[in-house]
Amino acid sequence: MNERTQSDEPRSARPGQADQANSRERLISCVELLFFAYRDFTNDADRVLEQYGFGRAHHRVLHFVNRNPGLRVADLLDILKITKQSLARVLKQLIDEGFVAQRSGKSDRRERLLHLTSKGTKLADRLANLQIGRIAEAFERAGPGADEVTARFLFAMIGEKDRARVQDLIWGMDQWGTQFDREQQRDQT
Amino acid sequence: MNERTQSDEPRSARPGQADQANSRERLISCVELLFFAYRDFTNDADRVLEQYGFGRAHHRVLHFVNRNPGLRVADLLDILKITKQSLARVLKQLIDEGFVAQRSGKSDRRERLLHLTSKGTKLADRLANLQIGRIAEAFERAGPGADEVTARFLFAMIGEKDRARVQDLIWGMDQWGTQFDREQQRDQT
DNA sequence: CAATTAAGTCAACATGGCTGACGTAAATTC
DNA sequence: GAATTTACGTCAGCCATGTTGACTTAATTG
Repeated sequence: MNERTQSDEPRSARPGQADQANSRERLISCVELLFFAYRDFTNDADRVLEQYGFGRAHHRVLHFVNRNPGLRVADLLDILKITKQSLARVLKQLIDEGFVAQRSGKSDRRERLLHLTSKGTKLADRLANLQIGRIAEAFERAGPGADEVTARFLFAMIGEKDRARVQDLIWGMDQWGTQFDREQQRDQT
Repeated sequence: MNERTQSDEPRSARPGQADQANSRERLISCVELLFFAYRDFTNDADRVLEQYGFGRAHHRVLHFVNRNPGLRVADLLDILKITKQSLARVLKQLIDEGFVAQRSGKSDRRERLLHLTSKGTKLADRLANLQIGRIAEAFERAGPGADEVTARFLFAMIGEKDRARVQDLIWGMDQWGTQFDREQQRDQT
């Protein structure tokens, strides 16, 4: 514990130990920053949701159905990683209150394909704009290039087994895959 | 698998709009990445906590007390932004089971200064190492310089009013450069 | 001494996870 | 064509963790 107490210059005195300790401190800072960042990230949307009597769980459904119209219930379960019963509780409310609509799949009529109504789209977009606004501002404050680096970091934080699926979900379902090279996210180490 | 998404988005004719739409798409991707990253970030620790009958709330207390020995209850409430009653529930368990110890403040004996026992330290460090490990790996995969950029981004994501306090907590209160103990500072006359 | 402050506690409630069991309709397989 | 599997829904109850409101105790402070 006292390795560093004597040195005025922790970096140069004991290269190996000091760097290691310093790196650990930095990483712990990031743990805490991630906690605070996420805590505040959800704040804006939460306050809007409150006005509708909804919670964060409703938001997630609205978001992913908005982004992936025609999503099946099973797909949504896989994305959210919650149980059918947990999803049902919020999904039922969203359907009953006219934010989400279901259609039977035409090839497999057991499937209930999820869509947002115009009311649902409006709310989902409003919530998204709040989150986008905060993120955009943070990127500006973080300096040029922060968006790409951060996206790579966040992607790398995802559990290995899920990365491919998330990548498909995010960059595979719309048309802008050309601008953001998928290879960038691939294993590069 | 999923024959969904027949959305025909306006692959825009006007150049300015394309950039704007593209930027929006990127930002929404980041919203989703943040969700997935945070979800998986907490996963490793959660599984360990389960073995102790603890949850994420216990983890937060362990973490911040570990990082800031001598923390007052009021400070912890301010960090976690939860109510006294919510904190009490988990704090009581941690004290009863010998992970956290309290001492009365020397200058103000109403204060209960929080510390971890050796048992508590051991668990907190174990949990921290899991999270550090994942973050370190993610930084490597994200490429050089990702740590600094990401830290700046995460910091910028914090609500403006809290930034100063978080900065103090992270870079001022812990053992970055100088050994620094809150209790020592407050109690010295 | 009176008022304020730090902390603890009790009771009740909401949200959003979970498990287990069961139902129903449609698709698939034997 | 019957049996099985699949996709989805639903009921009932448990657990963790957040909330509000009211009240107590002890110590500090004006």
